Amino acid sequence: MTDTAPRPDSTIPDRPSLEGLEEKWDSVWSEQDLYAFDPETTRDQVFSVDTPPPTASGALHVGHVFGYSQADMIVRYQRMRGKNVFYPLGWDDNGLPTERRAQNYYGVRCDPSLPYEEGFTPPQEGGSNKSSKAANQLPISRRNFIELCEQLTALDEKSFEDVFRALGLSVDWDHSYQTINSASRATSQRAFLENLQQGQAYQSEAPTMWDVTYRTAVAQAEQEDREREGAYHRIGFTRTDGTGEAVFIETTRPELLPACVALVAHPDDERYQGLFGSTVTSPLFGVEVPVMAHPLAQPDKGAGIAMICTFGDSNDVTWWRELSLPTRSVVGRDGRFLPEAPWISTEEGQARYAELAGLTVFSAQKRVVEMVTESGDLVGEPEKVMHPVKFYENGDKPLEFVTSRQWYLTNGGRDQSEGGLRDELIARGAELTWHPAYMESRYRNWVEGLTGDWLISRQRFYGVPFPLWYAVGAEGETDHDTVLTPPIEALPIDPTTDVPAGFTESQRNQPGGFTADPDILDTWATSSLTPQLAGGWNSQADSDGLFDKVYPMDLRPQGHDIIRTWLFSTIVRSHLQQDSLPWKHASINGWILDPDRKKMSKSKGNVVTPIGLLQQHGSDGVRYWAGRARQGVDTAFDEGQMKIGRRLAIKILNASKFALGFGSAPADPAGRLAADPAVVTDPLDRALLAELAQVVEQATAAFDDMDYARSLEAVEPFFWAFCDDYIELVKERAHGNSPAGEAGAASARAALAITLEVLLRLFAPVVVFATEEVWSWWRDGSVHTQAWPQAAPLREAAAGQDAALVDTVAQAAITLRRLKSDAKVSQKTPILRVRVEAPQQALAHLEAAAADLTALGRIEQLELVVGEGEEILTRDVELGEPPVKQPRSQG
RNA sequence: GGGUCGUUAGCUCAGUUGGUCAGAGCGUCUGGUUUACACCCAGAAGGUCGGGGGUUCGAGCCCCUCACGACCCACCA
Repeated sequence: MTDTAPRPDSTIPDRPSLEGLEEKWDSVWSEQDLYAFDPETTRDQVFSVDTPPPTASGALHVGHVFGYSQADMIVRYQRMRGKNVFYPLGWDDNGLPTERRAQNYYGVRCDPSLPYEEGFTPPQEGGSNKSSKAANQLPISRRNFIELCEQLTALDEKSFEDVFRALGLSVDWDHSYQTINSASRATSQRAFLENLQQGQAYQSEAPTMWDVTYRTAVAQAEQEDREREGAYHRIGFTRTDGTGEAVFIETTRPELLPACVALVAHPDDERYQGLFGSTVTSPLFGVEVPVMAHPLAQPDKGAGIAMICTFGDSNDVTWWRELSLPTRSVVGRDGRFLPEAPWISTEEGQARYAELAGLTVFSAQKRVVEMVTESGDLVGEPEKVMHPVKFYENGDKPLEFVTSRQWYLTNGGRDQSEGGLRDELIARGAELTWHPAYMESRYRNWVEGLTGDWLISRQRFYGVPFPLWYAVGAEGETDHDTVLTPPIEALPIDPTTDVPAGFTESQRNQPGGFTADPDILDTWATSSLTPQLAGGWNSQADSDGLFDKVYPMDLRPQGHDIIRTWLFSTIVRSHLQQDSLPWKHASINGWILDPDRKKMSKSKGNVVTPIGLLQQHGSDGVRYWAGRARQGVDTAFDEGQMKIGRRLAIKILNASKFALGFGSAPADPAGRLAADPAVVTDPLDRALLAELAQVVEQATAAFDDMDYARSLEAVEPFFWAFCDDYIELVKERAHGNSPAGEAGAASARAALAITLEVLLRLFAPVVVFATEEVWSWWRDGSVHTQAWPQAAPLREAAAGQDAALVDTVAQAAITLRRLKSDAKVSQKTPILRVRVEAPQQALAHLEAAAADLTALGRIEQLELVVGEGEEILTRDVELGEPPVKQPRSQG
């Protein structure tokens, strides 16, 4: 980060252009390590960013470009404020998305039972992102599979980096990390082991939501509702009190009849008072089940009495637990009906169940409905209904409840006591500064709605393994209560190949030996540690104490869709591990919406590739679009805004070229135009600086609140007015063609130089390439490491001049231009005579700039008088002959 | 059912403690060869600020209510 490093030779081109600026400056910045973090530092000098590690699973989309650009603006501002910026960017390359992409790309699938194959070549490369049929995928060993995942993510990460560089992100690429690499695995495993030691991680055998396609448990945060068609089936159970009366229930899941363990109604429900405590038998299967009372049953729902099955939904789980009911599972981990249902005691019932065994849930439902129709237990026609069904967010079959042994991490979901973990985490959310502030409610909402702890084990292959083994008993049974852990120094480990202390490989899976935990950690269980991963928490000793210099971080930028996952889980981990918030600020960016206000669909998002956008509109143009959108607000995908941004960047080039072309007096020792406030004497020039001082204050206040959009909103109109009015007004004077002579020219040129220099810095966080290009024409170093401008020196240079003078004179200029526009003549047309009427105070301003106004309007006789109204008016206008049209000479 | 955000010119959006706040850009229209810029310049037209109440001397701005949209959560017999 040196300002004296050599820069490419830059002269002002005849026709400035944006073409090629991205490559040119990316390579210069990269060579000079312009964005490198300086390790010789203390925490108070640092601004550290916990950048989202993009999922390396294919392609970036416009949403990435949007969010990362916005964060980069905040970061660049902080850098210009003199902060030592720590801005790493990692890759999230572990987990299901990567697995799926590798399967499709290489045409393989993981089969852990197969042996490793040395020098394996996959059957294909570059397969489409569409799901291919499992039948067409070659089964390979877990290790071969992981190798392919690593190969593929390396490719993706390279292409992602190219996009981010082209976008002009001021990331320190020397500090990138991968969530799957060895250091990250060690960090993730260490954090888990420490959680285990603290009693924050525990295992439990319980019914959990299960994806039958991926055959893994999924956490609450990964579930979503989808509307699906279902139907209420009214089915009769038979009372066992000898009356033979039927009790009717309504269910959308008739296939779970064999799994019924009880009926339940509300304790106050008059209709069922006589039934509580009695039993009924289920249709088809003849299983006797009790009728019980529980306040969770809703009298107005369905028949008011529900069948409890283990397990149809979360209510079933609650009832099962609270009413101490038996477990009768019929759905297996593959989503098919289990072969046996031993609790069915009748021969007829067993015969019926035999028909269901092996069927998918879908087929079983069809068959059961046929059965109850035949038997007459189904009353009337099933009533169709659209209802929400729980899905894994990446899955396409409904989740089922399956009982399994899983690992959990405390997250407040089960500790709702006053001042308990949940309260502590809610307090953490309140402690965090949210941008925008209202996003905190999404966090609180989520934490308050948690129904259990965080399920962190996944029955998958590509990820961070649980660093655990279990003892194997004398009978060869796994003793889950005897957990064997490695020492911290040994991490990372893979329990399927590493051996616990005191054992040898030959004892693996043998009686009296050990067995590996086969599961991997939830992706979020590793990515929730990004501040620790990026900051080198686990390798403090050999990283110069980096962690203490960057943690807690200053900023977490991210989308609002992952507040419940990434943001929350990161707070959980930091709270448990470091007893602190992971960052001071969270900047939440919105979604990109289609022009029709729908969430940008995947297909469209892929058609519009980020790199194509950057090429078409220029990175500055695309950044501008992101920079105009406020934090947290969903934004229309609008190429119009990118075009405007591109236009702005081009304007910056052209206006700068012009402003620097009037001559180099006053000059600096190198002979370049100097931004010397001492020679700014003209009232108009001083007023310009006074106005600029206000703009600087507004932009600074906005950026201090991390509000890049508000800053841009202050700077941009000033810049356009500067171009359209101020430059036009002082053109002649700056050329030296004015009664004000050399002093007037020097004043204008210095004011132009000062303003330009300040404007370049104000625009630099957003329009990164064009500002750097202009800066290189006449200044040393990079604009991106200059100090953010201050208002005070500008105000001093303005010497008390009223900023309003600029607007007044601009108003007069517009009035004069309108004369010619209305007359439909060229702006070059001379005004032979005009009387301008203005209010008293405005008149003083106009008089001060009379010479500039005269030059602008080509006025031969200008009369300034006090008018009656508030407006500036022109009277007694006499226009001259328009200039003779001549073909434009091509220079 | 609960929560959050939004509804301002044809389009995309500003409008921060209620008092030039009815704005910007795009688009449209009318003009202009103005040696920084045709990836340009100048000018114009366009809105009873979602509906209805209320508070106030005064309300896009505060309160209530309704409608619509988006998202999150809950329910999902």
